[in-house]
Amino acid sequence: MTEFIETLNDLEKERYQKVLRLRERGVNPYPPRAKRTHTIAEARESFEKGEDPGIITLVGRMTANRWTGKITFADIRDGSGRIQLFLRQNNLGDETYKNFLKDYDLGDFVQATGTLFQTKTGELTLQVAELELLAKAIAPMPEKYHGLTDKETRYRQRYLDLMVNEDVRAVFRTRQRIVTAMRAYLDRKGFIEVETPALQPLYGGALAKPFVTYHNELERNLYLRIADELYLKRLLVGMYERVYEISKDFRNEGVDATHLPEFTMMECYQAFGDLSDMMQVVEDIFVECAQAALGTLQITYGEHQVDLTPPFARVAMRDAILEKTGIDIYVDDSFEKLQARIAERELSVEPQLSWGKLVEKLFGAYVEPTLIAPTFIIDFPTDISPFAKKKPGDARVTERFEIYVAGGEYGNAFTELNDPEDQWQRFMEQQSNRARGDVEAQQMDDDYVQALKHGMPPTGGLGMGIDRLTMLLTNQHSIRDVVLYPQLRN
RNA sequence: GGGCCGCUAGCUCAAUCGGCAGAGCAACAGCCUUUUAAGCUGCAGGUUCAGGGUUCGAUUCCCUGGCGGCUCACCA
Repeated sequence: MTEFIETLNDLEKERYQKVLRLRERGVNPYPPRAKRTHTIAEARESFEKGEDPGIITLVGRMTANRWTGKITFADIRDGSGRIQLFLRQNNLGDETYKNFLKDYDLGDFVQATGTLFQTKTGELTLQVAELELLAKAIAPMPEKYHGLTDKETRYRQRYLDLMVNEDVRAVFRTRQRIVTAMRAYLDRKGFIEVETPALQPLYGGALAKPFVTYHNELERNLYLRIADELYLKRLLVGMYERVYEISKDFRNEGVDATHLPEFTMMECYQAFGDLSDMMQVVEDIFVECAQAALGTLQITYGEHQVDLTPPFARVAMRDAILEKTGIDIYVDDSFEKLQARIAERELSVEPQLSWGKLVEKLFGAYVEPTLIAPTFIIDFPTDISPFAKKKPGDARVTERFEIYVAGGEYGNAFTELNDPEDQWQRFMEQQSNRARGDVEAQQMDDDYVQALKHGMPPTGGLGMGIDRLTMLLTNQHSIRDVVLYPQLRN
């Protein structure tokens, strides 16, 4: 039988001896409760207002220690901030003070009771009359000056990253403010938050490869959702007018600075709305979230200064591509013609399966990186937009937009396709794409077509990537830095 | 998936044209009653990612693998 102590490294063993010593003295190194009277921020605020809060009890993790013989200055931090403790042998008593020096370490959670004062350098400090251990740290904290910088350790042991890197904690607090602001906006606009299946018998609503799992009792494969879209739109058939969901979606694809296998998406649908209503929602959400996160619409993302003040520009995909490449996709409006034109110009576009996919590639390579100011790109090819209504008078493209900022995409919206026959035909086309090797093609969803046969009102729908939006508003350039526990290899 | 770079003490980093692996912080033993990355004295701490190869000798050079980062391609 392995003893716990055998699992510890030398530094941890050293500290574990302190746990044993504390217990011998009758001190519980892990007492069940704290008796905090103020957070550190509350104590500071109270003092700064000129009130003397008197005898208070603060708690926190000890993160620095400066001892000078019979006095010690120690820093503690709680979730609200940092404060300095002043510990003096005369005040605490010889025994307590010596035990403090001997058995307390950086990283320990402590509880200190005393009164606030300012040192001669003016720093607000708690003069400690009573000190108790709240939780003994056996493992040492990362180095106090450089902190923790190794990315692998930061992601694998996020608690250490959060413990010592306050800016990282700030990013995740901002992320939550963004989500809260988005939710508050949608709630205010009458959207009802709903929950739809993460395990789906058919996957759909986006073009992506799924994760497959198996249900033993049902004896069938299930897919982790790649999107919520088709379930949410069924709710509009069921007479809800405005619904939304903020959820994890799962896509079995590459991992890089902007992609993880699970990510967070907001999707909302508005009956009797259309593409222009969704543009309004996007503009509002950018404003509300930027204000919540930063308090301003003037943001910095890497080298870019971006003004998020609406209205955002609207540019047809055809015009954007024409401007950047000289190719008019409405002239070269078939797969063969466009492919020939791309070859003739020696543009670097990977082989594709359709006109729409070629258009998308051209756009991604030559236009997307140039879209710095917020821009709605409209009129997407129909064959890459199987759930969007065709543009009246031009079946080649759909009533769809994507919103681009700082060279990246942040949302995707349609006037939703509600004609069951057209939707059925789109599914059939996707089936033939699948037969030609398009592994991301949609599966036929008979029940969804059945739902449309019962009538879905004209609808505007929108999806926005929460991780991407958080990256933009926190000036982070890797999705791993806005996701608490990003997937890594084992 | 391709290319490039990296992996050394708990943390942050050195070093070696291939020759005893060493600093700071943290720890440990001390000194020090107003410190701010406190200071000072002393002491300890290593499977140099793993395995193989070349060599008298490999942390260093080579190969394979693992993990991470960046980047290109694809997807949000």
